[in-house]
Amino acid sequence: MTTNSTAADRFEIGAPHRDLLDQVLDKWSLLVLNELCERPMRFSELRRIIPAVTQKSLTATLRRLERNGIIRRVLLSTRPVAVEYSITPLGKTLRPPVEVILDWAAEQMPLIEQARRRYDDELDRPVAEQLR
Amino acid sequence: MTTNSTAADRFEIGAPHRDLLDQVLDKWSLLVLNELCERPMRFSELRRIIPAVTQKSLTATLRRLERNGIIRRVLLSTRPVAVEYSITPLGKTLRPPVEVILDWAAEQMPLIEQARRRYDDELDRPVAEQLR
DNA sequence: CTGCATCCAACTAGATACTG
DNA sequence: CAGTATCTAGTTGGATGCAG
Repeated sequence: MTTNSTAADRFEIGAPHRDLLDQVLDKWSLLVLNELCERPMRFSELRRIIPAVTQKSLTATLRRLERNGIIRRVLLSTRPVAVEYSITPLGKTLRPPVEVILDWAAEQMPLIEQARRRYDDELDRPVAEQLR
Repeated sequence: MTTNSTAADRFEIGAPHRDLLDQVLDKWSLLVLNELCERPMRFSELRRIIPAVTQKSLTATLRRLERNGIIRRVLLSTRPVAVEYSITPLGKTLRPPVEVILDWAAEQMPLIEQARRRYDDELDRPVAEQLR
């Protein structure tokens, strides 16, 4: 029998969360979320506002967020077709946690960059200690 | 001049954050972080506790976290070599935000799964509305 | 024990062309 | 306008063998 509970347990527990976070906190989702929290938007509006995203990736992102109940997709019967995306109540609950993380990132960024520079500098002189 | 500030601004601002989150909230980092917040650990301990990670990925994760100042790597001069990883003060500040996100995930998971089922079910009968 | 180097399979994402 | 379909280049991650 497996007696260790520290190990696999956490991984089993973490897996669905991991999966969810991957779907909801990925590269473009935060930006889309951000915009749709302001107001509902059309597909082409989102493209204009997030120029770096390709149409393919934006479609994928919107589909994924829609599937997870974070955003809503409404097809407007006009000519030509128009589609409006908007945030759902569930999606709104995601905002505060995301803000917390972003605040952390903003706050610690200086320390992070300092740590990066230090690390990278050390790699530049890997034999330094042998010289003295 | 560019009069719209809603657009590119956020993306410019968001990019470094995005980058940071990718490095720190990725697949294995949360698990490693979780363990090292308990106590310092050796490389092989981490492997044992997180069986699903390969040696390559674990090494990459540890390097990345070390570079960002989240964890510390101490080489113990024993025979054979031993390496101890531990959390840094900066790393500890990452815990609370991560907890917030995980709590959100845990809390909303039922709604998320419900949304997923609904979405998937609708795709199973794409012509349903045409039948009545 | 800890980790680097290499090869390779799988997935990702961009570019492009086409449709209701 | 809002996508789908396809092809392809680049990236990720596992498996394996070797080394300090």
